[in-house]
Amino acid sequence: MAGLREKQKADRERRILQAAVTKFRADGYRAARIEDLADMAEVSVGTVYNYYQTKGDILMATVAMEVEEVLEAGLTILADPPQTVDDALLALIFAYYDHSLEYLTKEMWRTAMALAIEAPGTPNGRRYFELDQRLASQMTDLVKVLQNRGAVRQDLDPGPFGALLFNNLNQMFQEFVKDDDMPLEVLRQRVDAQTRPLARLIGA
Amino acid sequence: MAGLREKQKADRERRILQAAVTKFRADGYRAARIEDLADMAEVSVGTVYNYYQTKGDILMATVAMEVEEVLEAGLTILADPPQTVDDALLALIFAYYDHSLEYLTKEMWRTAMALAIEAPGTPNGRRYFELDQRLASQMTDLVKVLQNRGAVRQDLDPGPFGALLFNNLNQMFQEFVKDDDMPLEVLRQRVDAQTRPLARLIGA
DNA sequence: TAAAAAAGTTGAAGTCATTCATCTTTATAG
DNA sequence: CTATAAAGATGAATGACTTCAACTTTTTTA
Repeated sequence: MAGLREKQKADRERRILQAAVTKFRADGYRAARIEDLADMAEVSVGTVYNYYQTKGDILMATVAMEVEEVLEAGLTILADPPQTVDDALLALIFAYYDHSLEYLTKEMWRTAMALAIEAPGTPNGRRYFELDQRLASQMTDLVKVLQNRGAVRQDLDPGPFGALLFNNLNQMFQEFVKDDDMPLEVLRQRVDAQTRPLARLIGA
Repeated sequence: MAGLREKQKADRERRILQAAVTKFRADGYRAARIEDLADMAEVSVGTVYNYYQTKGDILMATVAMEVEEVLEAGLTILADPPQTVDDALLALIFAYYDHSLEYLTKEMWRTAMALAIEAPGTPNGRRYFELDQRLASQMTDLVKVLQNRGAVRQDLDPGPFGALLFNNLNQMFQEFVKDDDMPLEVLRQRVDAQTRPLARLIGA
């Protein structure tokens, strides 16, 4: 498996992704041209396209890394959520928010979101959708945990309610990345104001 | 004011927008080339750009028309909302959904949404954002009406709650336009399942 | 009405993502 | 080791949005 060809391939792919993350963060996704990435990775433009189908593909590889970390952080919260319903929900939401800008800039998030909406049927669009679905499921799982614990009314259906919570946090995150000047703290405060009253309403 | 030049300008702008709406609906936004619109409107490519800054600009003019109608429909509901909280909220939401595909196709909606996310600082992005804000305000207004009527708990803050409802219906609409095969009925059912339990919780 | 100014139109050129026929490099067979 | 086949790299060509310097048309001035 480790012939010369294999090694060279792996190395080229690594160099291209490395160049992309660097350039995207430095120059912005839009401003970074494929030719620039190719130059930095010391390959030709055509070669970039042998490894990634489109420019958006390269971005999506980064998004996937980021969201995997976010899901990890969520698992930690799920393992031992805070006692009260509001604190528990907000702990998960803030865990998401706090791990969202490790690899991606706001501009990169915007582009990824735009890609996912504009071309939902492409591999990229589907991939983004799946990541979203996993986050929504995790939110539903938290509601279930709280329900099993007896902290949430038994007559609440966790599926639709988890989806609603996720839709709200997702839309608020979208507003956050749309405004380069909005600090994370403002996002947290707004979502706090939306989520706490709701949490009290569903308490057992 | 009605010199020859003025008349010709108005006529050209009308022809371009007309050509755009026709072509976008017939061929799809992406597939319709500026050159095609120019040909149909009997002007040159450059002239199209004298009237609209970008291709997205032309689309946004259509979106604005559509949303104005949606807001009109919303006003009708606000004037005399159904008696129960759940019916009232869903009446407004469904009024929005039912008036959303008059001028725009799902593909056109996707593109407009993508534009608004990707370039929030541009005139187009801001324009889309403002339309969204007006819809969210209308939802908050409905909650206030229901509260004044005594149908909703007095201790609920209508602002954050209205925003949450809007975020959810907006995100669900986004899912709807992302799936060309999803019928309106499915969207309605899902949002119904999310909204009714919530409505009962906030009842006075 | 004729000349000058202002406004607007035009389409070829520029830019950048993406494709593809050709060429080079690596692996395999005899 | 040579020859053949397979895999992969290459960059010029393509296509679509957008720009801009030159050209027309309309309006104003005298």
